[in-house]
Amino acid sequence: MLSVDYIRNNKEEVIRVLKNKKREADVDKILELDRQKNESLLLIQKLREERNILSKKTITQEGKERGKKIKQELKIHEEELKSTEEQLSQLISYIPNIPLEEVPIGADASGNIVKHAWGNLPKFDFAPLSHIELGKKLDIIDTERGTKTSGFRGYFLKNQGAVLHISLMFYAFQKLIQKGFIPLIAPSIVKGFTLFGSGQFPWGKDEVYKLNDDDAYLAGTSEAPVSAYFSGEILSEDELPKKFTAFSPCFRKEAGSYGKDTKGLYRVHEFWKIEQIIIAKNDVNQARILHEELQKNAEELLQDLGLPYQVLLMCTGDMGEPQIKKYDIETWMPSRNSYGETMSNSIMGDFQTRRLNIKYRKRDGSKEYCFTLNNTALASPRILIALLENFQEKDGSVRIPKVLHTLTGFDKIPVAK
RNA sequence: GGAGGGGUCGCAUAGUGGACUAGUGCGUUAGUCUUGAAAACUAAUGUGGGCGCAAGCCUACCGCGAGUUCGAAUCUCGCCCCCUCCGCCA
Repeated sequence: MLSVDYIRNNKEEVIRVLKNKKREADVDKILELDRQKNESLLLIQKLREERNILSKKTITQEGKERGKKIKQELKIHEEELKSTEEQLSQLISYIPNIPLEEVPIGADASGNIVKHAWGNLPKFDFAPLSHIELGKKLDIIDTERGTKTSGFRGYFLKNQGAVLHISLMFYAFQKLIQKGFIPLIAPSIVKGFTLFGSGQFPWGKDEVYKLNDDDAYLAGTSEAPVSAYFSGEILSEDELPKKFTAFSPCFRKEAGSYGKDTKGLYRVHEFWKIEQIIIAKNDVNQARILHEELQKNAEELLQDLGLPYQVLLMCTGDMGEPQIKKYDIETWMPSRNSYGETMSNSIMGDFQTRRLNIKYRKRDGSKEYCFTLNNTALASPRILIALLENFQEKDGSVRIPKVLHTLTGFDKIPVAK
């Protein structure tokens, strides 16, 4: 969410960003509504002032008459104001955030820039199997019974697959805790304001499961509840940045991708994720540094696991509305013969905190909206694709990365009998 | 789910239709006193919005939303949350 002041003073820039991010909004209408809003507000304040003065005096018959008149007028103007404000905030909520200067301008994924890559791609002297085939052969993934019981894109993780999944989550969790992140088990059933606040709404409504209760949704990421953790609060500068690592199940409808990735564990409705979330002060340069820190954490995890990956700097056309800078990490997935997205690392600026009303008191006593950043640490089962496929042996067994051995209790998954 | 109690400016409390422009205590900040500290004293100390060069002025907010009234923290209705007990339950 941008402030009206910002939009007024940077109209040309806002229009340019709308174009670069491929969004539409009527900027002139916003400024006109804002003008109307102020006009009504002024009128209302004058009327209220008169009413307040009146009600402090001994009341006379004329006073009562005037009071009634004021009441009627106020009602009209207050309704007017309410409607103007609703229209205004509706329109503003669609204005995306302003990317940083280093973000490349581009229309779509082709405009993203590969920053660097790590690890050697595996060379197989046999025909490698996909994670789907491996999952069957090792009896660790059961998609048939998954779809039978859960529906399209359903799955069971089984045997060492189930253990591996939990071990990976816990490995990432522990690693971030050791780096000073505050561990959170976050709710997945969330109120609508958290989804609006994090910038999921109003755009991605089709992507979210709504429960039958009036105001309850299944979050697609713990970013929603954790970003809203401090909503309506004023923090102090000294306690920032606050770094959280949150674990939660994630639910996504994957609407509009019915034909895509229909097999296997790449695109599922239900998965689990360890997320990194930072609430920081309103400082772009500090945010850049924290962004790199989040990036390093995610890359370290992949390096610990020995999985080859590449890092992309996302262009304007391929980033979300709230983001001002974003890196994606893509991990090598042999069956796709390409890298597949496994982590996404973003600076949100004050976009979310304006919607969620999260401020901090500066040392000089003034108040300012916080900045937020977030990055995946590890999401499973998608990461299992890379793990199983990259570490498969000729006989179909799979090596387990060393860092996980104490958690899993095994160092390889043998072919099932 | 049922019964009862509660929600007031960081915390604790007062306030049951007009000076509430929300009192008091604690906390916090600044000052006075002190070699320093403590104590004491004095003052300041919520959030959003508008007007103004500024000092400042105005306005809204007492869990949330409607309503009654010339006037609502206070009365009415609906909702939310918390506490206690009962029921159910991992």
